[in-house]
Amino acid sequence: MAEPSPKHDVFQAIADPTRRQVLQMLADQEMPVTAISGHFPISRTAVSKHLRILSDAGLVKERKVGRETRYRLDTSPLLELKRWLAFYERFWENKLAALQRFVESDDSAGAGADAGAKAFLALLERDDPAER
Amino acid sequence: MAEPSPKHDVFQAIADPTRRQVLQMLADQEMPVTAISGHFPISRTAVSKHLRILSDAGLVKERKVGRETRYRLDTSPLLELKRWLAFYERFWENKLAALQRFVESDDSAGAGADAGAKAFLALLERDDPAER
DNA sequence: CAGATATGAAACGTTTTGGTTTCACTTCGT
DNA sequence: ACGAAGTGAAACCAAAACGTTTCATATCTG
Repeated sequence: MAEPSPKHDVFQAIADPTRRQVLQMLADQEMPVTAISGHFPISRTAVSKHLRILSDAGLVKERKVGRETRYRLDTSPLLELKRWLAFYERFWENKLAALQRFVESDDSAGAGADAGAKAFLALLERDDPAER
Repeated sequence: MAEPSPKHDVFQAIADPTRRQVLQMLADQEMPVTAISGHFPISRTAVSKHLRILSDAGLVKERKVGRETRYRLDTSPLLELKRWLAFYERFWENKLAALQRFVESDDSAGAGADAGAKAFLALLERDDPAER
């Protein structure tokens, strides 16, 4: 019942590179169709159809303002993707362990270079409790 | 040069439900084509083509053993997906805002319980500057 | 009101996709 | 050696995906 009858699911919606770009554009700000399509080599109508698909997947919400329709990002459907991904994260453990050993080895000379890796590891660990 | 010329990328590979099921099956064990296709209503050849696509995306590795080809999961390409997803996590503001309010309210009695949450928030904030 | 702007819907065309059936090749077991 | 088992490649098909052009409609703006 709670299902919004997703004619297009998230996996399918993000499969197309153009749609991923659209999502990225909408990350910063709400935008009408024409403004969006201005950034692509394809027609406005084509972009409109991509937006429809994103909308079907729930990744985008629309709001009519006068004669224009403004689209904004809604990331909540990405939760499903995150959960799907989480299942496979337990298979990364070998790699993670290796990376962790490297990061934590105090003999690593360049200290600054590790920041990213450390943040990355922390991030992964933070996510883990959701699954398993 | 480093690019493995991904004729099919990860996003595309996981877009199909059948392929996601195949991945899930391979999570537990290495399997030959026939064994895999036994779990699907489609032909063995069809499954074989799905495996090809997964292989193109790097999600599956194959190993010939006698007359059979055993496929096994390789999750490393999912890292790209994870990174893509991570970008959008900062938009899960509702959850973050709620957590932040909770953490910053000084009337919270149990001080110890906040440690994890604080680290969590700090981590997120530190990640932000990457984009924008 | 009249023209410009913003957009979705419809009709249509081309390419991909997901599937099938058939065929050829290699390897295993007797 | 010979038939069975395990696969991939090829040819073919229907449906979906992605794009375009054209048309209709609603809303601003002067």
